[in-house]
Parts: sequence; structure tokens; C-alpha cells
Amino acid sequence: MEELNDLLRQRRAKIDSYREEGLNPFANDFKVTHTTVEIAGLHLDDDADVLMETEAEYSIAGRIMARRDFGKAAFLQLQDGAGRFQVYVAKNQIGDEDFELFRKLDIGDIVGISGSPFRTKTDELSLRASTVRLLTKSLLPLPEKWHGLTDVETRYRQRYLDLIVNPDVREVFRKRSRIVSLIRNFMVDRGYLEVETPMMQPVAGGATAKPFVTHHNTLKMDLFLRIAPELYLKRLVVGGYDRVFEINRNFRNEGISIQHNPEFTMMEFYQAYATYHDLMDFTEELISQVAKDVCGSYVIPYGGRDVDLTPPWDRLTLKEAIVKYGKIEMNVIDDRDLAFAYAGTLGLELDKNIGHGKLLTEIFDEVVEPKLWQPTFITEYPTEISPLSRKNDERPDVVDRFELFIVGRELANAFSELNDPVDQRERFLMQLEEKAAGDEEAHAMDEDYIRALEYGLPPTAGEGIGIDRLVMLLTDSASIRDVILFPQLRPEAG
RNA sequence: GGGCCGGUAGCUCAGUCGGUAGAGCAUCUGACUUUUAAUCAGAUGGUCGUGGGUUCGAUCCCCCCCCGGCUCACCA
Repeated sequence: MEELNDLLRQRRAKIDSYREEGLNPFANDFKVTHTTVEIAGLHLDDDADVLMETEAEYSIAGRIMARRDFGKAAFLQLQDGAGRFQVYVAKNQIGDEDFELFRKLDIGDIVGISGSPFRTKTDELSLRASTVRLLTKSLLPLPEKWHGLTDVETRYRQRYLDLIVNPDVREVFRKRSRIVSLIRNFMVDRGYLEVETPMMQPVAGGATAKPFVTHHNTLKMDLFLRIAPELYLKRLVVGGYDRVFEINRNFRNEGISIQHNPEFTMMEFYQAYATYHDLMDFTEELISQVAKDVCGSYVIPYGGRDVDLTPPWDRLTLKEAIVKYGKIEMNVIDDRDLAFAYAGTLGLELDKNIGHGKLLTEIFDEVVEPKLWQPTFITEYPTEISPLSRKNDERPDVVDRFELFIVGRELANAFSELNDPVDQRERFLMQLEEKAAGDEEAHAMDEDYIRALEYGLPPTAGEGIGIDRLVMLLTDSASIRDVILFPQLRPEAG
């Protein structure tokens, strides 16, 4: 704050006046005995007469969100970590001297209140203050009480302010915490070991994405922020942990959008002796249970429409989905050149040398993905776009993989893992060729990973679930920025 | 990165066909001991995103830049 306007000057002056009177405007000796929600729970059913008799005395603390003054008395709305509560402050209850101090309190100040419960004549459970203590003086005015803070830039840059004034936002992040905790419990209950693998990796593998680069001074080496934990988690399965999972951040140096933040949270998990079919059942159970727990129903609203998460979910192959949603015959998409012509009619501008498999996924992204509102598993992905997946035993052009789509977005990606080290090396070499041909996101060679496979990765299935997108779904949030506390923004203008 | 839209008081927003700006809330003063966006009377508060240009004069017109939103591209 370079120049102080009147509002700020006034509040600073109040700090001085408190100190002159021997009061600490940042006191640290108030003992809280209850939260607002606890008091509400204790007296939920007590009517005015019952409360008249009570000798209960509670001490609560929180931020003043509103005050309504009446000369010798006032009502406050006090907000603590649990909720809000009305406090009644009367001059003849707290004394003339304290009432004068009370009159200097501002909206936004953090106070400690002791008092007894009663009901107002409108029957609202309230606290009649016997003492009022300033605990923290607030120097900046809060946003307006009715419209609140709506400017999205300020909301994201000053999330603390957003959280103070927007209860819905507090609720979203409570739900996020709950969702992560439920998932963690679900995994642990099923024998998965939670692990942490490197964020800084010498080779950024496990996904196709542009990484962030950083540098270690002593080692004199560049390191990449991970784009996925996949290859490390599978090393752990080689090591003998049959079921592992990690819930943590990935970093991808790509565009920012309503669905993309440079750092985002994924859960990846691996299970030895399982197949991608097992993981479809597992995923249905996990997501539907978490949804039911958090939202109270399998049917949840998103963007004004319902999503029905009741298992089982639709399962279609990639080609079946294109036939169904693209209104096109199977023989067209089975033929690479016919499919290419069809893509042209969709307005897709593709490299004329594009492979059949990649072509199909381009068509899928265009005609199918946005339409998969209800949860749907898509299977039989082309081998050429899946360098870490196990080839199907009967049909080596597709891999044993699925992606899960809900509300037109990819939410999970899973496959039976490629555990043949010779095949894996060949796939890496193919990726290197694509990299040489200019594909920045092609997968890098990871010799140590191949060495691990040479010791033997048991047949394993693995999956990644986008936690931010799951939270968006379960909190009916339109933007990933609404489920990440501090989303990436450009630096604040000087 | 491209396109479109936006940035005015602490907050939410008006407005000026170019003559240096208003409202509500917040704040301050006064009245008021059961309010619920309390009410009533009065008052304070702005380098109109930054820089430049045109002009007698720019918050308004023009240009650059910064920040944000939506969207397209890329992606999860």
C-alpha cells in the first residue's frame, strides 16, 4: 500500500489508540472454548424459555462479517472456521468502558466473545456478549456485503479474501479435501501402499507432454519437473510392492485453460496381476462411492444437467464410439484412406501422412469426446499412440487400454502395462523417431526403466485419475481454477 | 500464440456524442437496546489499468504495453 486512503488511515489510527489505552490490538491470550457450529448444535432445540434458564457461557472467536448498530446495543455476525453466529452486544452487559472500545471495532476485525446463548425475538439463536476482546485488528476493508467479491482476478490472486467472503468457495475446498481423503482411504483399504516418487526427474517420462526444466547447481545437471510418476511407480512394482498409489502434482508446460493448470493433481495407481478390465470395475466403484459420499447421490448435477454415476457404466471401443456418435459406417473407419477423407468432411486439417491409429483418435476427439456426458469407458486404443501399454494378444494394432469420459472430458486413463522389455525398447525407439521428426512431446528413452523391466515387471494394470477434474465434477465447478486454491496467473502488474 | 470482450471509489456498478466523474454498500459524524442487505440525517473518499499521440482541453478518440475473462489452437 503505497498511498493510504482515509479508510486505511482510520484503521491504523485505531491501532495507535488501542495501544495508548494499554490494549494489544494483536492479543494472543484469548481461550476459545467452542466453535459457532458446536454452540448451534448444543442448543438446536432449546426455545427461548429454556435458554433463559441456562448458565452456559461460551467463548468463541472469529471475524466480524457484519454489524448492525442501535446506539447502546448492536448485533454482529461472527464467522469462525466452522460457520457463522450472531452475537448481541449491549452496553449494559459489557460496561461503558468496553462498549466504547467495542464501538471502534470494524468489519473484518477478529474478536473473541464470551457470553451466554439466548434467542432473539425473531427466534435466532445468538450469543449475548459478556466480554468482547479485539484479537486481531484488520487494516483493510472487506468487499461489499451484498454483492461480495466477484472479480475473478482478485478472487484468484487474493484467495484468502475469496475464502473470507465466499462461503461457496470454502465449501468447494472442504469437499476437495474430503474427496482426496476418501480416495486415499479407499486405496489403503484395498491394500495399496501410498508412495512418493521424484518430482524432479532426469528423464520426463510416463506421458506425452512438454516438461518444465530446472537446474541443479551442485550436480550441474538439468532436471525436469515430472509430467507423470508412471515409470517410477512401475519400478516399485518390479521391486515387489504389488499395489502402489501416489496422489500428487504433475507439471506440464502447456497452455492454460478452463481445464488445464500447469500443475495439477493426479492419482496414479498400479496393481500387479490385474488387467485393465479389473480397473474398469475398480474405477466405477471408486468414483461412484466417492460421489455418493460427497454429494449424497449417484446422480449429480453438472453445468445444469444431471450425470448418473450409478454403476455399471457404458463400455465402447474407440471405433464403436465413432460409429455411434459420428453416424458413419464401420467399413469407413476401418479403411485408413476412407477415414482420412471422412476426417476432412469434419473440418479436420491433418497431416496427410498421419497414421491410421492417430487419425482415429483425432476423429474421436472431434465427434465423440464432447458427447460423452454420462460416464463411458472407451477401449481399444491404437498401439501407435500408447507407447507404455500392453498390446492386445489377438490384435497387436490396439492396446489393452481404456479412457474414462464424464461430462465430455477425459477423467481417467488406464491400461495393462507393457512388461516386455524388448517390446518396450522398440516402442521407445519409435518415439525417438517421432521426436526426431519434430514431435516435441514424443516419449524419451529411459534406459533404467528398461533395465527394471528386464528384471521382470509382473503382469500389471495401472491408471491415472485427474483429481482436479474429478473435484470439478463433484463440486459442479466450471473451471479448474475454481478447484485449485492458487491457480497459475501471470505476475501481478507492477 | 490468434480472435472477441473487459479494467472507473475499499467492493458492486453507472457515466461522459471530448469540457478532469456519479450511485449503492463500506468508512466517518449524529440519532436509535432485538436487528437480519437494520433504519434515518449529514460528510469524506477517484493520478477513470500503464505509457505515448491527436486536441485549447482526453477517463472518453488513436497507438503501444500490462492484467483478466471467454474462445480457438495444444493438452489431462
